[in-house]
Amino acid sequence: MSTLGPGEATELWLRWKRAHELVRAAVIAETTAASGVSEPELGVLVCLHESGGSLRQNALAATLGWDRTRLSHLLTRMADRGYVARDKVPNGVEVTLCPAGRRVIDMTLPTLETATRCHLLDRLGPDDAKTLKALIDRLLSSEEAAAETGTG
Amino acid sequence: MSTLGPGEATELWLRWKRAHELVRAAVIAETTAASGVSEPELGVLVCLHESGGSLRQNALAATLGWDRTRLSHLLTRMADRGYVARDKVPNGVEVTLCPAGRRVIDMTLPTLETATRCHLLDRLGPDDAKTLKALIDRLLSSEEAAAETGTG
DNA sequence: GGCCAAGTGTTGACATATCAACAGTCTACT
DNA sequence: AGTAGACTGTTGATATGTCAACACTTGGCC
Repeated sequence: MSTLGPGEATELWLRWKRAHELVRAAVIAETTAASGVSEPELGVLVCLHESGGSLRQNALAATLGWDRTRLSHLLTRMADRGYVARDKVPNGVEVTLCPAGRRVIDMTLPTLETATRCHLLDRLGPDDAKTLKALIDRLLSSEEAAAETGTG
Repeated sequence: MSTLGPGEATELWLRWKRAHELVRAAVIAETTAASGVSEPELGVLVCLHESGGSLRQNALAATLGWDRTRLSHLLTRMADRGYVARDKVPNGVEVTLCPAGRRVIDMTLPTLETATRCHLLDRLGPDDAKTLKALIDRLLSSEEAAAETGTG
């Protein structure tokens, strides 16, 4: 029993999408200008970087929450440009960050950090930032729980 | 001066994207199953519906936060399928919801409402829902203010 | 060995988004 | 009138994402 009237969930949904899109567009504009790579590409590079430089393709897809196909196509393009390398290993493929990819990360992570603060955190109060963090944690954990029990 | 350490904004950014994606995927799966139209298409239909059934193409693009080109291509496909109609009016084009589009709206809005509650609101407490609303409002208003002053 | 099922990744056809260039239509100014 | 500039929308080339079908490997089982 919530405090929302009819149609309010839909309204909230639309506003949430819009807020996310606005922030996202602003952040991406900066990171793309700084790095020359698109948001999905940067996502792959960051993910590899945070995992120590290499990751199974399967794990990469799971971490990003992507389809195998999408990742495969994107990695093909990124490998062509020298950002990553693919090596066959037992039971899968290992994706590794190449020097060019590392360079992009080094150039872009500071920009991403700044842009996130500017377009997301600084537009909220410090307390709101904590609140947002808590909300996100709750959503993530509950979604994961739902996925495990097959509710999603 | 926030309470976050180095890299934490980036971390928050990644988690936010992921949480949004998880919820979005779950909601879209239901609405698409119920309506047969994709999320962007449904967005257009909802927007028209909330505006009384018709809207200038320009206003539609602004409301959705989209590029003109993207909307133009999408409307062409939707008009081909009979969801909307385009009429030339002084200084622009008016987009109108057609019967088929109305039918989709009627079938899908309840699903969207339910899915949003299920995958977003019910995973937060009632208080969190209010908090989320407040956060979204703040982001939207501050982004709009930034856009007006050219800060974005 | 031979077989089947699950897991992993690729491929090609198709849908959709993005980008740059174009065309039309107002408005203001001379 | 005539022209320049802003606004609105379209078009076609290209990039990216999605879907279904295929190949390859692994492990269990008879």
